[in-house]
Amino acid sequence: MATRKQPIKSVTLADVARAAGVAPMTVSRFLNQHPNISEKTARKVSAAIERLGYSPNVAARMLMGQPSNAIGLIVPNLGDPFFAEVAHNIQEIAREHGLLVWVAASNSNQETEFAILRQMRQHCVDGMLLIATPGKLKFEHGNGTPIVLLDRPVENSGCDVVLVENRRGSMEAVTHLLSHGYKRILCISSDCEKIYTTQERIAGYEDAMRSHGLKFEAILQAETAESIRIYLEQALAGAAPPEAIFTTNNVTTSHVMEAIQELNLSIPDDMALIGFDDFELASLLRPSLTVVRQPAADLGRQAARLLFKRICSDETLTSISLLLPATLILRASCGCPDSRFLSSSVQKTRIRGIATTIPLPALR
Amino acid sequence: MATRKQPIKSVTLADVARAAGVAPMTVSRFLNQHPNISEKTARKVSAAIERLGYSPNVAARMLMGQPSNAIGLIVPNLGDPFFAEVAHNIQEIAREHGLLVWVAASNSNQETEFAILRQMRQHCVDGMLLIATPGKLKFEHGNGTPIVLLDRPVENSGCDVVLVENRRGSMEAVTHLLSHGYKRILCISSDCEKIYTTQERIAGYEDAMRSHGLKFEAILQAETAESIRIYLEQALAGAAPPEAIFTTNNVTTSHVMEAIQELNLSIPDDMALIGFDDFELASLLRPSLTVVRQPAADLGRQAARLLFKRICSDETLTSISLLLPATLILRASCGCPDSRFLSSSVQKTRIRGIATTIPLPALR
DNA sequence: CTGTTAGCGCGTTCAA
DNA sequence: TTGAACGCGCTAACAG
Repeated sequence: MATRKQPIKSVTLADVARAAGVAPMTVSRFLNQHPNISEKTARKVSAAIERLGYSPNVAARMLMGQPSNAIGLIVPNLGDPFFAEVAHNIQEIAREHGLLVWVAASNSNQETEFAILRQMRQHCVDGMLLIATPGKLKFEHGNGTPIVLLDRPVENSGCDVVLVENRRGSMEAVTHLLSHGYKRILCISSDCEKIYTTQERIAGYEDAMRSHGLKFEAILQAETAESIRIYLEQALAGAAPPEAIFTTNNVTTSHVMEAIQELNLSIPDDMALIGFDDFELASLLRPSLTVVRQPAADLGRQAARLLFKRICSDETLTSISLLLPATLILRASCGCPDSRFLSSSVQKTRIRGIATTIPLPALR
Repeated sequence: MATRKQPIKSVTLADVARAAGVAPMTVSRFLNQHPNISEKTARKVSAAIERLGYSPNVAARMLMGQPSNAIGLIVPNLGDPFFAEVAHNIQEIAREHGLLVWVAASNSNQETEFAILRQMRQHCVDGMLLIATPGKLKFEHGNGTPIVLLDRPVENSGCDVVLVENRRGSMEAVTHLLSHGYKRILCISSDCEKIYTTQERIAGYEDAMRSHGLKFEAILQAETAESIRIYLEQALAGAAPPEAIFTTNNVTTSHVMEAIQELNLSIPDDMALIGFDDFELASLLRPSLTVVRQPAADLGRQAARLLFKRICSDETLTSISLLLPATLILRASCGCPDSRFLSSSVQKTRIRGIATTIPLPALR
């Protein structure tokens, strides 16, 4: 509110020029690494900058339409460990390039998302990274500022996008359960079914089941451990009780575990389980939890890199899509022996190739 | 690098003025809610703004020394769930006030921290929130920009600070172990012992032990599960084998659990355990984990609020310190029956009062 | 290789 | 109650 500011009047480019006995423009050229400066003046300017502790005023540069050396990042929820990991890595890469990052959470609310997008543009970001809230987007939202999407694509956005192989990861997980001999495998989900990643994970589950000629069933809105328990109790009393469960996100995974524990069932003997998304303590649970792990760090890094490339390059490249592999981490909940005694095979599973570029609209 | 920008030439205040048939100054006054504007012109201006979709240029405002409506946040590591939670809440509060947040990670490196601090100042933040890296700070780093510290104080910084009652939380945890009859209680830590929170947690452990006339011993640099296992193996073979363990952070907690499992000991029968810092799956572990929970959300919110107050108010208040209570969450690893059968007592434990303001240099 | 002029979008200071 | 000139700190476009 109050308009206090410039408490310590900072030294300006003009001050430096005066101190160095040159014109402001010369100092500016020095700062921007122009080719044509004599050694001698360069040294004088450099010394003056040093001596006065000068640092350029970002606002003035931005006003001239120069890059702000800042990018924006919008995630649904920064408290989510997965998004936090992504954010951390983006911020790391940005720092390495001398950029600062605005971070905001949309709380999965599209209005909020748009508002933040707008606000960030007003703040002259050089580019934006977005984990988009589901919903059709009118993408004048970039309005000239490059946007790179992560984790979730947006139809017709024309933006670069970096995704995880959700579908294939899920298919592998379910196929693994099938290889253990389980046939009645349930998929349980709780995320909003509009979210791309959830859809893909369910699709991967269905792919695996279908390709084995099995019936499949996905429970979509299992929001609480309680509701899951009730469902399972009934299902287990039925004619075709499920033998294994695949969950599409880690909140659901923990709810399922809780439900199973309350039913006094044992994992994996009474019910095998694989979850999508790793968590910190998955290996300390008993049984340890088999999961599909997402390359969170890589997701952030690649997206940031793509954005930087887009910022630097002169506009019109055709948009690029990157698909990052997910990894099946075999532990005990799927029926495998505890991973500690299996490290070599786990290692093999872990390495499944590196990021591959796939064409989307038309590969360049 | 490339100097593309202003792709779509945005509408300026002058455009609005022209459209409304008034002078630029009038529009400016309207935007800044000056008292003396006639209803009629106000409406004209407002309409023009609407019609042109005008939004003020932040760079120009900043150049005039007006607030940027942005604050900075520096945490050691954004990937850490605790810091991520704090960051999320700060960002939330900021948004509610129309502010944007720069987020950066210092990686516990003081040079990096200073560099970020400087860069943020260049970007004209209105204030900064800092989870400081240990080390003496020369606090011209704020340089007129208000700084509020979170989670860790800095000596002689003169900054406002919001802390968690680490010492008291730890003391309660250890006292709880004592109440179960354990006498030989070990404290295991791995964080850099220079970190304030770690010191306080160890001090709390020592307080509890000392006040019961018991010997205490803190293992400081237990970086791996392996080293902990080796240590425990020896200790258990000794004359006074430990009966319980208190760990000062959740990485160590999980290492200790792993070590105990590898020694085929049972928690809590062979070894009770309480950890500092809650984690997501603590209640799903078997046994479920008793922990001291920190008010991460509140920590962020209070710090942000304090910063806003500081930004708005005219400088010199004496610095304020806030101490937030930590909460002992009783589950099974301490020897209590599983918390699911104890919810009422847990509830009682959970509520321990709200934030209290304590004097530091001189209460206002 | 270096200096001069002008103006980015806005707000302060004066005058009308 | 409104407007005109000037300047915030910096740089692009021209001179020199």
